[in-house]
Order: sequence, then C-alpha cells, then structure tokens
Amino acid sequence: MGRGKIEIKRIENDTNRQVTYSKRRNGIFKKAQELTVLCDAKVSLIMFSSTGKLHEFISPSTTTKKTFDLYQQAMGIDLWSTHYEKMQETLRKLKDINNKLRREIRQRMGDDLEYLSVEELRGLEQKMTSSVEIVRERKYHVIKTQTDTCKKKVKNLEQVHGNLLLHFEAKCEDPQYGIVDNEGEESAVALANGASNLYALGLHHHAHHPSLHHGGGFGSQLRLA
Amino acid sequence: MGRGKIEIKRIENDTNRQVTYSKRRNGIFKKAQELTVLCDAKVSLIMFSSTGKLHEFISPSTTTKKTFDLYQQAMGIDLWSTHYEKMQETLRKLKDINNKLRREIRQRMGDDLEYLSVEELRGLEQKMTSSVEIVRERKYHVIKTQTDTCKKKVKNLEQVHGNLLLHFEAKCEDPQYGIVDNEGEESAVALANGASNLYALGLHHHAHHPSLHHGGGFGSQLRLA
DNA sequence: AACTATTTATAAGA
DNA sequence: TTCTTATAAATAGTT
Repeated sequence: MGRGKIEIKRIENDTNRQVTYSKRRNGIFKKAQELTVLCDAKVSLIMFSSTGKLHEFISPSTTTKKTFDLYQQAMGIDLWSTHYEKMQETLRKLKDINNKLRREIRQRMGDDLEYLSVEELRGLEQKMTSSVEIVRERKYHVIKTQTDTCKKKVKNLEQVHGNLLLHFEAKCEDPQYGIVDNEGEESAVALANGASNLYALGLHHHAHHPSLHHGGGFGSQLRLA
Repeated sequence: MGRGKIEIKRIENDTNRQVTYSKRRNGIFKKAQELTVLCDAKVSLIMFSSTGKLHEFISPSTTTKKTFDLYQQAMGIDLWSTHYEKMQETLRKLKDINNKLRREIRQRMGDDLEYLSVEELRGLEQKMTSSVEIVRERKYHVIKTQTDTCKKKVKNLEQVHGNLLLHFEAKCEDPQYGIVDNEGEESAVALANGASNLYALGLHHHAHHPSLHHGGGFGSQLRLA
C-alpha cells in the first residue's frame, strides 16, 4: 500500500529500514489500540527494533505483568521457574546443612543420641572432651591475662602511691613532729596488698597516725581518691 | 477500510465482535510478521479475546521468554521478584540461622573463643561438661544394654547346648564306652565363658576327648556349627 | 468463508 | 523527522 508494491524481505538500507519501522510501528500500534476497543480484547505488543530499541503497547484494561501471568497460565508453563531453580536448589541445600548442623549441635548437647553406636558415642565423647579442654585452657588463659593486667596495674599504683608518700614525707619535716622514718615503710607494706587497700590505708593512718592528717592537703586528697 | 467507515468503539453485537476480532487479528499478525521481516525487528504480540482465548505472535528470531527477559532488562524492573520475595526472605533467614549454628558448633569445638568473656567461657565449659557427661552416660548405658543382651544370648545358648549334651549322652550309652558322667559338666563349664567358645570347645574335645567323635553324628555337627 | 466497495496504511518523494 | 499523495492493503458489510 503505497506508491509501489514492495517485496516482504529485509530492507537493507539502514535509513529506509528505520523509517519503515517507525511508520509501520505506528500502524500496528493503532491497529492494536483499535482491536482493544472494538473487540474488548487485551493486547500486549512488545517490539525491539533492529537497533534494540524497545516499544510497547498494552491494553489499558491490563498490565504487562498480568498479561505475562495470564500467558503462562494459558500455556500451562512457568517461564521463570528455571530462573529460580538454582535458588530453590540453594534453599534445599541450606535446609539440609541446617538440619545436619542442628543434629550435630543436639548431639553435642546430649540429645539425639538414641541411634549412635558405642563407637560413635566413644568418638563423640572424645571430641567433646578435647573441645571442653580447649575451652578450659582458653578460660585459664583469659583469667591469667586478666590477673596479670590487674597485677601490673596494682604494681603501677603502688609505685605512684609510694612516690607520693615519699614526696609527702619529705614535705612533712615539720619541727613539731620531726622526721618519722618508719611511716613510709609501713605504707609500702600496706600498699603491697593491692590498690583496694588505699582507702583502708587512709583509715589506718587516721586511727594510728593522726599526725599525718595535719600535715597538709595530700592526705585528704588521698583519702578521697 | 471497508464498505463504510466505523466508529472505534466496542462492538456490542457478540457475533460481529467475534468476526471483527478474527479478521483484525489476522491483519495485525500479518503486520507483525511483515515488520519482523522488513525491519529485522523482534515482535511479541499476545492477545486475549473478550472470551479469554489466547493468540500469540512471536518473531522467529526470538522466544516469548527472551522477549520478556529483554523487556524487563530494558525497563529496569523485575516483574517476578515479588513472586519470589518470600523465597528470598526464607533464604536469608536460613543463611542467618546457619551461621549462628556454625558459630555455636565452632565454639563447642573450641574455635572462635577469642571474643568470649571469662563468664561466657565458664558457662560454655559448664554446658559442655554436662553434655559430655550425658554422652558418657549414654555410652555406658548402650554398653550395658549390649552386654546384657549378650549375656542373655550366651545363657540361652548354654541351656540349648546343655540340653543337646544330655540328649547326646543319653543316646551314647554304647556298651563300648559306657556312660561318661563328667563329660557333660566340663562342657557346661566351658560354655559358661561365652558363645565364642563353641568352636574352641570343639577343638578341645578333639584334642582331649577323641572318644566323643566316634560316638555319632551330633559331635561333628557341633564342630561345624 | 468469499466478495467488493470503501477506508486505511504506507512507499516514495519532497 | 514529517507531510504529501499515489497506490497497495485491509476490512465492513454483504452474500
């Protein structure tokens, strides 16, 4: 239908092909639209040009997805199941692994032992015993590390406190009391029992050596620390 | 295009609508086919008549599924993801559970203890110790059950064998050998050591009491058993 | 389903 | 692209 009859075969001229595609595309869309209205039909028309461009017509009464779903239903196929087969397979495998893990855990928790032979039970017991040993070792290790850290801290505090006492005593050469040699030593001994004695130390000094508390600001600062 | 111009609106007469649908469907299919060839395009045309009947045209160079996939790709959407969202959610959850199970197992195997506190380690050790105790109990129970079963079997065999010996000795009142009282007792003692002695018993008798083997068929049958 | 008068689509050219 | 227009093609109404 045109100035001349054409043979239905690929149009080799790129421009001509493009023009014809455009014209006929409009024509077919119009036809689809008319069919939709005239005959109350649902039409899905998807076209890709030779350049890969997408054009679509869909009857207003439906959607592309509905059409695809209806199509699959009418054809009795599920075009996407293959897309999701891998997913389903993964799902199956995960469930399987999951069950195995659960069983292993249950066995390691002392359940589900009914169907194990003596050999299997012996193996399980051995595994668990060595595992509990590892946990125990780890616990000891953590405790030891923590204790060491604690000791170091105490030692550090001891030294700091010792220095403070020395400073303090040096400044305490008040003529009223004179130098009291053994005070520093006793403090050091008290401190050797750990930082938690700091407050108790203050109390002792308060009870046995009230003289110290009149010496200056250091004493009260220590008690508050 | 016809004897008269028509208005583009739903054809109310069912027959007319059906006829027009049929004619125009062929027309549009022909157009789709021509477009496919002339312009090297890919066309997917799916139609449902008002009666729900499906008709399809697809360019030979492609398939309906390919077209749908391309369509979704071009539109940047995934029309079916919603169909599989639940599945993906399940997948996600399973993976999560799986990881947790693995972690628990690893901890119970003595791995991944780095980030546990002393309290957690103590708890884990306690759980594992009590679990291993359960496994051990179960092992003992299974062993005991098996031993008991074994003992019962032996006892049973003992009895059967004892009866056989009595029968045998009763029949053995051959004038050549006379009644040999202590044979039966020695057999019973040997049998008390278990069923596995049956063969050894045969050998012993062969070595120490050759007389029995000339007494009849019973003796050789016992050795073969 | 076939016919055919008429409308519609479109090939080629501008 | 879009418009024009001669002509091919499609099809509405009829048989």
